[in-house]
Amino acid sequence: MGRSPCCDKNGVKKGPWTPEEDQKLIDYIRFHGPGNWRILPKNAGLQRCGKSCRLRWTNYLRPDIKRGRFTFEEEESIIQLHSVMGNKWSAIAARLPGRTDNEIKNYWNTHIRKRLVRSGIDPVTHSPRLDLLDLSSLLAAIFNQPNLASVATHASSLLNPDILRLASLLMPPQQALQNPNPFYASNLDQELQTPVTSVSSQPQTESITPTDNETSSFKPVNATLDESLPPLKDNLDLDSLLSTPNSSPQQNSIDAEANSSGFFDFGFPDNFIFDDFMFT
DNA sequence: AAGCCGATCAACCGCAATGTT
DNA sequence: CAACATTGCGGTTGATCGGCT
Repeated sequence: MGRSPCCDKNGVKKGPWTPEEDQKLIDYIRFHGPGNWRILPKNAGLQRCGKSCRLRWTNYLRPDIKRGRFTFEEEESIIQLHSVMGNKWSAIAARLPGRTDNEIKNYWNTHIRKRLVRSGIDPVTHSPRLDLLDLSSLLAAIFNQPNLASVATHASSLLNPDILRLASLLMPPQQALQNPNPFYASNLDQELQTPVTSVSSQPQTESITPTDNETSSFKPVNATLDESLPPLKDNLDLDSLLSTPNSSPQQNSIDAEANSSGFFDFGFPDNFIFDDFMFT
């Protein structure tokens, strides 16, 4: 079968738009309105694919687009929404008036993602990167030990107990029980037993959409946290931002704190090369 | 001054979802 | 209901720019 191309490849211009092309597109849409992108370029006198016209309009020429730098509030909103929705850029954009999915996606990849990593937060799971905690100490231990078994023995004393307790609180009980990491199961003392934050590339929506059974197990953990964590900022309207049925307000409040107040900012040195530890 | 390199972002591509006939 | 057309989405690419050597 095969699908027909979205446009005739011959005679169709690609690459950056010229001001003249922009004006033609704007004029046409002002008069006829957007839509029917396939015939639009022909009628508007543009040597462009309809898809290219649609993209140019929705991402750049639309009059309601807010250009310029993202504000702090917008950035925090993006982090919040991404923690719930994952890479659903269009859904995120729908909740940020004047911003396009493309713009948000770019901003995430070039700014926010790096910022989170620098703060010790996994940009995929939005959880603290416990595997990076006190990494320098761990590395030092490795260099000082003759074999890996002895490194494992020393690891429990090297990791910050307070951080491990915090991680235990954040971990859904079911996941904690499964404890996929035999390293911890065999070597950490009972009280501090906590798996390293999983380096998962699963879509975020999977992990934040608990089944009926899982939902009940989430509540006590987060309720405990809510008591110990300061309230959210008043100007962060999470209800309006996160009205998705699958979202978990408790989880969001944790993320809000983690991201907006430096709660999980473990202060890695500036010269530490985080990207070496990033999964792609 | 020239070359290199990383950051940024507009634009493209392929696929999925949705609409229409 | 199937086939096809159109639109929307997310990942990726590549042009451009500024800083550094």
